[in-house]
Amino acid sequence: MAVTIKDVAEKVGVSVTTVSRVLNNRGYLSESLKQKVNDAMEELNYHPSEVARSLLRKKSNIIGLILPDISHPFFGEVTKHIEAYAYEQGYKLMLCNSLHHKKKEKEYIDLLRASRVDGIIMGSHTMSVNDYKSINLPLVSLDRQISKSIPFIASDNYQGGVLATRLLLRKKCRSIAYLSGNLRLNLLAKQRHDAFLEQVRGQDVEYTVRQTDLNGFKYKDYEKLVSSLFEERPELDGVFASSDMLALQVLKQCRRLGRAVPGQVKVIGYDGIAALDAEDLTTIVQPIKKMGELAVQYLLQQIAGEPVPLETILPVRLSEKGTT
Amino acid sequence: MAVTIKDVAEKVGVSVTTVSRVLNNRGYLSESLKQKVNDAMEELNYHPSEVARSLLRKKSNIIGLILPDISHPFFGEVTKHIEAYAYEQGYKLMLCNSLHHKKKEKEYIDLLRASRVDGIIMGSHTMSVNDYKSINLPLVSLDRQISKSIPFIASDNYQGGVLATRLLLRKKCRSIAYLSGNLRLNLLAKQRHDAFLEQVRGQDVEYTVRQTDLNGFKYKDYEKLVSSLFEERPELDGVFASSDMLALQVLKQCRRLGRAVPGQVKVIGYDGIAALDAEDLTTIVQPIKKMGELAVQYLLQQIAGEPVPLETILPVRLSEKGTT
DNA sequence: GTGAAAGCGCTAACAG
DNA sequence: CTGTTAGCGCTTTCAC
Repeated sequence: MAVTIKDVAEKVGVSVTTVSRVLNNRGYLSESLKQKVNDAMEELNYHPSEVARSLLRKKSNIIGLILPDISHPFFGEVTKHIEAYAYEQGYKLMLCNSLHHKKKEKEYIDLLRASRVDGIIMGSHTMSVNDYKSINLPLVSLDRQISKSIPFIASDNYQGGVLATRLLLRKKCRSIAYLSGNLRLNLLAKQRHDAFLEQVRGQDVEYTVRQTDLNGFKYKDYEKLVSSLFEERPELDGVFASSDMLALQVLKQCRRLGRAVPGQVKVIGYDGIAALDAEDLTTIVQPIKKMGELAVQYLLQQIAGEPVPLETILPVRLSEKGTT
Repeated sequence: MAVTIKDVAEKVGVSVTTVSRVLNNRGYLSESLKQKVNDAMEELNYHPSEVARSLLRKKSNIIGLILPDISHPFFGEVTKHIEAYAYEQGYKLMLCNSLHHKKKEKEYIDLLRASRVDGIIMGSHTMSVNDYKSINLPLVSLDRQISKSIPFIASDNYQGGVLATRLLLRKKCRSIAYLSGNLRLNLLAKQRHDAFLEQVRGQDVEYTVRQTDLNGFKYKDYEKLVSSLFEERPELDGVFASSDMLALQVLKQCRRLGRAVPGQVKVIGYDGIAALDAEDLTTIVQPIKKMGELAVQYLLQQIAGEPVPLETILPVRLSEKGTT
């Protein structure tokens, strides 16, 4: 990238200001001059440096996205929509996987700040509330409420929990398990758990709750969790898995143990991941696209100094397919 | 980000040069001075601007990653490993989804160039060879050979095709279909197709080849493709799907049509996506982690001016599970 | 050991 | 309509 605005200016025999002007289409320049400058830029294969511009404008047009793990299909899908919307609005995306590691998340936040990103979407959070408040950059959190002052986007986890549990009850399940990621992660997803408990209590059913440990998305851990569940509760006839990925593990165990689905065991997942469309899995569908787009929109509004709602809760819906 | 190196310098009562020196740990400074400067930086919550540094050093420590679609689990998984390795090496990742759109891909390349990324990993390509050659930036392509002069990383697609086809033949399939994304996309994945044909020809079996249209990963399209296949070829007893996602659609149709798997129809996929571990799907496993890491490594080597191999082909392996 | 000055590539006053 | 100048935040000669 040796070629700078100065090279273009020299080639045409004008000042850099003039070149800058045609670049930004400011002020009045004769058509012929514009033409000459544009030709020179083309010829030299000149591309203005966003780095220099960022320095000057104090604005990078980059947003940071921090996730636990992009390879998890839910995050892959939401990221796709975040990217698409950000791109439309002229923003680039810097992708950061925290892997639920506090240290890595912290380092990434420092990196993003150093890179002068204009804002950050948090799809992961492992630090303390005050750490986030001191980031001092426009922020939106996805699926988690970090503090009252940081806007978040989520879907209606409570309602999702109600819908899923009621379906299993309606289908006459008598022994139901709720399976989830770690509840201490302090996600809004915990409300699914709360809803489950409220629906199930006082009903004439057995129930149990199982959660993974804190290490994030290890499919092998999921597997162990599920297999021990079936060992301890052989009479199980309903499972509410708080993610589609977990639900797949349940289906796998059922195949392995020869439990018919939905005949002997009914299974409902959560998320409504598009890539799992072929699965025939009953699930609670989150409006993933909308969530991603709103996250970007509210972030850009903050960047523009406009107010944004602090709490955004979008509706979910039940998609009943072959596993119930 | 109002606080700059100048603020720190003023607070301590030294020149910006001195602050810069402790920042970069250059030259000899007294311990007490270092201490004072560090304290001041902490107190002011100062974070040096990577933007200013990039401008000066002509190096951003950012690499661009262009993919068709991050929500496709294969790309999600490879991206996870690319990110992890890049992070270790001190590089950040700018994520770009082309959605197989030529225009978007071109715009993204210009954006990346303007952002002065140090190199680009191409996991998508829709433009002409010369367009890529003129990018004039360190480049590595993933799973595609753009030109002889651009290094690529791939797994052994031909061998994968052989392994998959032979397995179906060994299992006594008499009517076999090969299913793939669009073969005109000019991917190395086409070699799976070539291998299929070579293995199947001259054998006493029927075979057919089906491909999706160019529009990328539309799961609904996959579904149509598969359902029309079974309509036209009711006697089908073996399917080699060139991605795990396609294989899932095949399994879905089999469930729908009441075809037993593997009893009546045997199905083998391709990719070995970790997120689909629960699927019990026989598949050809690509070394996704290694592919991602090598892509980054070879890119960084180019950035450092070191030579890299132009062709890297990694071995695949057969993972036989319940669908064959 | 430390500072002054120049410059990375660009834009924005301010003149003319 | 176009050019001169200053400066964004930082590093790096080159002096002292």
